[in-house]
Amino acid sequence: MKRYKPKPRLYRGFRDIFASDLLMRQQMLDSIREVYELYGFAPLETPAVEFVETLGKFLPESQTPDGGIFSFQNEDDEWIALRYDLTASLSRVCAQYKDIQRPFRRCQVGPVYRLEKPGPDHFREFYQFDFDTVGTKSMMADAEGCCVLCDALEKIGIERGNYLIKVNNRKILNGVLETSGVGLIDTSTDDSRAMNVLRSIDKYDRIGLKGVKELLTTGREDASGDVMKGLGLSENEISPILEYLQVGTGDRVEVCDQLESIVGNSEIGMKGIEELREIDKNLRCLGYEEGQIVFDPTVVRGLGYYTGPVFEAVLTFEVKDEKGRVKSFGSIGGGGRYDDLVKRFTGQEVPATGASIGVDRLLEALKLVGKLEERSTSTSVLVAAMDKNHLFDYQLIAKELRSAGINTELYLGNKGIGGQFKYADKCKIPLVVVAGEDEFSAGELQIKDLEAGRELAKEVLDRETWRKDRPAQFAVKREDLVAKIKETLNL
RNA sequence: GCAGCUGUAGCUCAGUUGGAUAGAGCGCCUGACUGUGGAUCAGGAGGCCGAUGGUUCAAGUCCAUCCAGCUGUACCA
Repeated sequence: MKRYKPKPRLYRGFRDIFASDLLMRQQMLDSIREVYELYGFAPLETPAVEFVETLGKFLPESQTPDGGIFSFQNEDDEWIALRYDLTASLSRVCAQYKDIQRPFRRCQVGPVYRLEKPGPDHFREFYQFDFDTVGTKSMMADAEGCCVLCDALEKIGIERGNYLIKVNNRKILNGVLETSGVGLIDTSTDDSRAMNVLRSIDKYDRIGLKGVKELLTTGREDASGDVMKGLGLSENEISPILEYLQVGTGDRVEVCDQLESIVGNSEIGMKGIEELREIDKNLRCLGYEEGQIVFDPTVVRGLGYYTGPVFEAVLTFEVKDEKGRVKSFGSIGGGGRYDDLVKRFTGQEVPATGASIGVDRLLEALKLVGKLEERSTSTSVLVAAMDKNHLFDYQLIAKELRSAGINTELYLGNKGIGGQFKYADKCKIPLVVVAGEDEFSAGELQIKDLEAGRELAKEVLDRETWRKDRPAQFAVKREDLVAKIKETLNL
């Protein structure tokens, strides 16, 4: 009789994550959380599923959700979706629980979902680690956001100089748009001229000044032959934009001065520059240098909800991947000020600012840099089950080690002692405790240090010698077991 | 989404102008070695050649469509 057998397979853009990656991720998350909590951000957890209206992702003029999110209808025909970031849920929480004390400072880690084209380091389910302050207009909160990002990156082992926080202000971008005559940002429509100009500015680091100019005017054809039609701006309109792009990322005060000469006539632009100056004062007071945090007028970030300062964390070093190709990591996090997010629910203006670290991308980077201890298990000791007559003794040995806080596995398979060593070797368990009749009657146990043995095995020995010498193995008195194991593990 | 490239064993890949039972290395399993990882040696398992249709006496090989992956580009709240 034939039965239907499902093929084991993964849905596009999703993945299984095994112990070695998870153990590294955990190390990283612990470090980040430690920094967030140092600044007084309290943890929060919300569901992965929200109403689409909560996420604000209905398409304009239509009853259907944005195509970029995973959505479905419940039994009452309401649209439900997987969250695409943690900020929308935060604003819902702030609108829903009215007695929350403000400023509300929370951090949150969890998976988010986006229905986009997946790639090598680009999945449809990935982790973000956010921190936000809701209910403060103070630029100190925005400056603090940058500091938190710096501290967190350094805490996980990225040295100063290998990362950079790039800061800009949406108000200044608005100022340029106003000065050029393109008009202010209107977030209600996706296809306005202002939006498209911002998209072009965002590409500056990739396509350069010439490329941006082409996009703003006549259009551009890239190396693959793809054609993008231009926005058809006039010379007068593009000239302040091009001047703006060339300000660069020098001294923070100088950047502000230069920006002032370009957008000085725009009220909103001036406001943005004032905000940056205030952030700079804060950063200087705290000792955060230009090498860590710069003002970069070309930073745009997502188009959606930012209203003031925006920042982006990038890794500045390059690394070769397994195939020897140069890999550079772009943005590994970022954030900014969003003063209108809670307003959607309550009508009240609630100023807020915060940022987020892209956990998976950062993890990939750290793996290639070798900043994390790579382990395929957290188990330290395997108690070998050699003699069926002593199974309960093995249990008690394992229990004793566990009571001492040592991660211990009792071998539960059906292989002989040789197979058990092989198992420990493959699983990267560093120590094996072995005992048989001889040891029990002598009141002893054998400890084998597999990692030390691996080193010894590099000199080629014949089988007989290898077995007879029992490399990296020694006997201990039964009562010294825990102490000796701890010593060997450097605990 | 659009364009180009790729899809053969768990992994990395061979496979002639279309030609008979589809190969290698690594890994895996078994044994030499019933109380010791590695090295060595001997043996073994493992494949609807991404899927479906077509051309042909004959398809891993050619054509079409689909699926998946890679590269670029667009979008990325």
